[in-house]
Amino acid sequence: MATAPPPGEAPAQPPRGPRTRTRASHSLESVLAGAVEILDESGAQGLTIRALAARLGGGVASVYWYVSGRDELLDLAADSVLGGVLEATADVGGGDPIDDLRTIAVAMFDAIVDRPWLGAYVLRDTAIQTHSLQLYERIGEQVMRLDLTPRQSFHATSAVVGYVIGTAADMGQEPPQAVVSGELSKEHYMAGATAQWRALDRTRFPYIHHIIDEFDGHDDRDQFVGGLDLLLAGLRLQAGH
Amino acid sequence: MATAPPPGEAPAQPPRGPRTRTRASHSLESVLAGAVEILDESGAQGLTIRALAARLGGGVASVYWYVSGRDELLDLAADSVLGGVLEATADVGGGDPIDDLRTIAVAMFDAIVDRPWLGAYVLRDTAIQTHSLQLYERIGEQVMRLDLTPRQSFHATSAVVGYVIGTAADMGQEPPQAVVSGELSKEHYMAGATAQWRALDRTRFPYIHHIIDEFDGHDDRDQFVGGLDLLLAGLRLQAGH
DNA sequence: GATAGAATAGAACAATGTTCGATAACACGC
DNA sequence: GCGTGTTATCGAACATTGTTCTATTCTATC
Repeated sequence: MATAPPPGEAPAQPPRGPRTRTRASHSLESVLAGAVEILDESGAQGLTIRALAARLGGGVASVYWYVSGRDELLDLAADSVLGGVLEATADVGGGDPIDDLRTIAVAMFDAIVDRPWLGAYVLRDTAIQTHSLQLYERIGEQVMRLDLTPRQSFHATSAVVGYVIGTAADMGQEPPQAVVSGELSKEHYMAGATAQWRALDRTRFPYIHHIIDEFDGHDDRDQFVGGLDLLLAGLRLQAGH
Repeated sequence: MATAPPPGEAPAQPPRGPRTRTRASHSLESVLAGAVEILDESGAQGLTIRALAARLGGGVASVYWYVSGRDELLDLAADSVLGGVLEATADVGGGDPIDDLRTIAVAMFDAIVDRPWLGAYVLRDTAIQTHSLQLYERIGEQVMRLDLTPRQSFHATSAVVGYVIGTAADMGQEPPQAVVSGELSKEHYMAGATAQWRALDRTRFPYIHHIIDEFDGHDDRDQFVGGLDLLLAGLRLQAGH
């Protein structure tokens, strides 16, 4: 993702689709908006071309006029969400570089964590996902202000992006069908999880028991920021603060 | 993943499948081995029940005797790979905690990065994926030796796991169909990627141009370790080294 | 008003996950 | 040895899904 390259094809793709449309705009957006709605409601598994077409009140083939297939649909849907992050962080960049980095990272986290489907599709193809690339650029720019070597900057930026995506995708894990369908509450689901951990053998799993009370009822966001601050502390150290 | 809980169901699942078989062992392993082979060769998309059945020289329904469905098959296949990591790091734990942490993290990275399919399925359901849980435990145990508070330990462990999975999944991104099918070499693909980045506007993408030479021909492993060391440096700082 | 392209729609196709019922292999009590 | 119930296998059948094809409607432009 962070380091995932654009496709090997030519930069421009004028032959197919109206993504390079010149006049009638408007409907690619509605397709993507509909896709995001379905994804938020039912997860990646729920996004079928037919379900999307039904929501849009049209036929299945119409969808294919705007995207080349389901994969591209998911890529573009993911990218459209990241566009929101881009807007929300548009004015970041004036303060302490590390603080700005944290601000952007948290904004990105917030966008991903409530969208379990996002993690797998963020930063997949930076030629299509222009917002992803811009976000990567924006994070990199904050790192640049730390006056590290290009190599260090590259590693640090990738580390931040990798951490954000990994942790968010982790926490926003697509829940089992029973939960997403609503027949099992998230709370009961989590309660069953911790109960299962507590039942583990104490001598074989000392760490699990060491942190189980923290895990129980923990806040994902706190956990995320806690880890992020470790990473940023290391970065600040490298930069000679 | 790191924080992903076990399922909300009952701990034991004796009713279904021979996963709790008492005598004739041997075939769940072969099913999983076959699945991993296909996954390594053709990616997650290539793993169809029919392809697996064909490789095993049997019918499709036989597969369903060992796993409840494709999802569980992927979970178990992922977990079986992590079993290898568990073995490879069995004797880690005697040296400097941070160094041991790095050793385990790198071993985990190595296992994931060459298996693009793995990232999405690692640590999904720790009730089924017993190796994943053990690995999480093992990482946590190293962190425990730093004498942090339970809360700090929890955050640090999750951060390491999140970073490893996020970065590895990122770098091991499932490549486009053209690459996996072999009709386009990985080198050409990457070359096209960097060329596209170089073509970006210099004023709008200063960071990209700042690091493009590093990105070009970079080594994924170096990049991973570079970021990991930032995280570990922050952790060492918190622990009062 | 005619024509070319944009855009839509539904039917049809191929692939896939999954289930069902039947059948074989096997272990064990008599 | 024989019957019986469990373990395991198999192929056919079904429902769903991604995708393509062809025909049709709409719209702008001359």
